Amino acid sequence: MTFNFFNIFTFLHMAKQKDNPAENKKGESYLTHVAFDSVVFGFSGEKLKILVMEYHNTGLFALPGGFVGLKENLNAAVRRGLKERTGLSNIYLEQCYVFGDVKRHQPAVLRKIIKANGLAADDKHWLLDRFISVAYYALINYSKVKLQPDTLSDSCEWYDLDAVPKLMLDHNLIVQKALETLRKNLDEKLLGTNLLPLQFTMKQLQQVYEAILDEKVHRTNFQRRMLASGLLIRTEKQFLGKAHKAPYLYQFVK
Amino acid sequence: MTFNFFNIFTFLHMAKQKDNPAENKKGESYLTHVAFDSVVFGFSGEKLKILVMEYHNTGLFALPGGFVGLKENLNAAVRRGLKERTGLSNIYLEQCYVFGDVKRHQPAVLRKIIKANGLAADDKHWLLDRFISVAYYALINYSKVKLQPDTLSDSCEWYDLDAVPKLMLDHNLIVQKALETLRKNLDEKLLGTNLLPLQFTMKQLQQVYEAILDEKVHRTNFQRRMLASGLLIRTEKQFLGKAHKAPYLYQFVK
DNA sequence: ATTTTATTGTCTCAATTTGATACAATAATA
DNA sequence: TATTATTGTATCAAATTGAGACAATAAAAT
Repeated sequence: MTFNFFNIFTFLHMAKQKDNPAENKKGESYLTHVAFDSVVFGFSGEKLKILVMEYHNTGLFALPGGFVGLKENLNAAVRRGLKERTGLSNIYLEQCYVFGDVKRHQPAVLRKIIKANGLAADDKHWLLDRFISVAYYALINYSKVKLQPDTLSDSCEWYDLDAVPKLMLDHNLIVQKALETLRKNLDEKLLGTNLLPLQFTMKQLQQVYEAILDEKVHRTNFQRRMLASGLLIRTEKQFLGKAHKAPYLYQFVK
Repeated sequence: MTFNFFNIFTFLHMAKQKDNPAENKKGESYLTHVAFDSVVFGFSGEKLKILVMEYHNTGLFALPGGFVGLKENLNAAVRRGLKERTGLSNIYLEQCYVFGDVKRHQPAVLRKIIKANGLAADDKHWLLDRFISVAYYALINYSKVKLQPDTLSDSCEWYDLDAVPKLMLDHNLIVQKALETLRKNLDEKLLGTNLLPLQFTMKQLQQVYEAILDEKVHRTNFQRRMLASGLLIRTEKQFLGKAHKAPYLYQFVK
């Protein structure tokens, strides 16, 4: 088994019971009370999707998340986590909100996960402690992703945004907040392009906008606005053998 | 001395050395590794100001901040802190960013503060540990504030935004980020009105905008835009004995 | 009492942006 | 060669914005 400490199960496996700091068997330690969760957006088949993990034998779904190394930048920890899950570096990533309510502390839920994996759920296990979670959203090129299934048998899959299951703790709320933030920031630097391959047609970009905003946009006005932004470079035409005019491919200016 | 645990000095005083959780002599405990800092904006004399604390005998300036009780919501902790400093409840408050870089961990600075106050700065003192800080910005009615000077002799004063001294750690960066966020959000629900008394003239509101954006705005177009928002109620005229037409007073719709 | 001063509130008009539609161009197919 | 399903651009009215004109007015100056 390869070491993958982004995964909470691996982490459970390795964590020794220690008050502070939390330490795994490789001697690596993490900040207590601090966690992060990522809402990873992808775009495929005209739909917006996010990554959701399923914890085995528990029926529990959750966002991919993790913990911060004692000597690790918070943002770096999140990137490390995303790398583990998707294989991608250089992901577009933004903070979104910090969830810090007491009611999100539900040791019973964590205990269920721990037990379902045959681990000792001592009452003093540090993972049963309260955590503040820093939520991020990430925009990735769906087609480049290689989801890495986990050694401890939980899965990590794409779910259509409109078909996300009930997630543990406040994770559905986190998804909501991430989507809100994404919508608010959408026009900054044509954010949506992060969800597409290097080159894309205007129609694809429009579909990304429509998926995120959950509303139709006017085609020609959208095109006018995108071109006027000066952030798109027009490259060659894309011939797909369809019986109509071939669209241009565009790419984001570097 | 009254107990004021928003203040880091008071906290230093009361904190016993304990790994986790940190506990003061009243038996109250706080989350380790988690802190918050507030950029408190006020408006007076046509200028935007923020609250800055000065740590005595150290030459160190800092933003007001604090820690989160074990059974306390993060947002509630920040409000508690603001109440202590300003005497105000119901403050407009927003999260702004989480600062989580390793390089912000500078135990030498904290040690200096601790020593300057005649406290034991044991190497294992929990305050010398690394903290993630959740930054907030607050908008308050300057005239309503009663700054509460602290029993442990640090001060808390207003500084013009363009004359903020060098602050400890990354606090100047936090101010920058808060200002950016404020600018981005300024138009939502006439945010600026939170910096003014219940009733205000259009000119005052304009000055708030100009102070925040650091640029002049066109008077009549500004007025048109504000009135068109439908969020302002016009009340009586304000007679200040000046040799010109008296302006109307407005207030934000509730 | 009348004029002056400094500001306020409203109006106007051109410039720009936006919304909606028309229409020509064009790959591949029939 | 005509047809089909787009795509890219142009057009025009409607709405918004930028800049300035101007009348109203509260108090001071004359």
